[in-house]
Amino acid sequence: MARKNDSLDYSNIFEAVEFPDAYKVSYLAKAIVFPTYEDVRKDFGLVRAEYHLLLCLAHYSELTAQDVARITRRPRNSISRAVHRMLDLGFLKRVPDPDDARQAKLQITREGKIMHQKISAYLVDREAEIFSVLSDTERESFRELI
Amino acid sequence: MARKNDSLDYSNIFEAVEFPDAYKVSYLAKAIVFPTYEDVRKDFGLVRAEYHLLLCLAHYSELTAQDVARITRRPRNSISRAVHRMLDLGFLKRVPDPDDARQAKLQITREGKIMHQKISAYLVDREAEIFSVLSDTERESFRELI
DNA sequence: ACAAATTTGTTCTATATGGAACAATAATTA
DNA sequence: TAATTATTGTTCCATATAGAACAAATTTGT
Repeated sequence: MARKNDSLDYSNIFEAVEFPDAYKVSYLAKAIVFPTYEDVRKDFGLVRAEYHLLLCLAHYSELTAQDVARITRRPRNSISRAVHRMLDLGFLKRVPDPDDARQAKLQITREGKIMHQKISAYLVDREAEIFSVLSDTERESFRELI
Repeated sequence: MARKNDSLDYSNIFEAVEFPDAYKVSYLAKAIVFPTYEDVRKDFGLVRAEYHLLLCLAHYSELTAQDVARITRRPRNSISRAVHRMLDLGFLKRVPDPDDARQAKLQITREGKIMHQKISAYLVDREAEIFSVLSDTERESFRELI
């Protein structure tokens, strides 16, 4: 006997749901963003907060943990954990702030940069793949919208 | 002394990042989707898998746990847990499938429908708020794109 | 100058979540 | 028909993550 559910169509919920636009954003997020973090974790061994840290410090030469928490909108304790792990891994260095003993400035190391470039290359490919379903003009309007 | 970071501009990372489109999708997800689940959890006491269950069964009259897992792309054990909790809460009922003793058909109850409507109303408002920054034509092209 | 409030980074704790393994049942293949 | 394979729902376990509370340092207000 064939599988009973082969022909079950799950897609009509996209239209039937009461908040279709938000639902689609949510669906996109689930289909794109989550698996991406998952892959970064599996392939590069960094969890979300750790990768965020790397990304932030690859683009800002010097940040405090609090800065990163604000940029990424994540709680400070998550960032704190991530900082320690990234220090252990040698991807970050931390220098105490002489003007404020509470905080420390974080910087990315050479190793951190290399790791960042690896992950970036992977994500660039992934982005290209995902957006390849859009034409150039579609992609253009997507950019404008967002 | 004023706060040192008052004027720190975090937004240039949007342009500087190597995969700007994917990053923006990710940012949107973080800014919209996550807080939404968070609010549903706080205000209505349902975690993500539980709300997914409600949403699915509000739109399909009868589904197995496996169906829901497929629709929502979540692992079966998460759905399983959610089913039990929703049964306890009286939002779901479960009837064994006479044709297949492994599975059971799930249906939403009256109480479940009421809860679903409450949450839906909230999410509809939220959607309206979020998308109010777009003009009608912008919103139209957003719909087509997605 | 001094008390009160705020900020930073941390630890402790609770919980949401996913992966692996499992028993029961059903489907497939030999 | 018998043996193998697949599917469903579940439990167990590991882990990522958020919230609360905390100490140390700094800023604010009187």
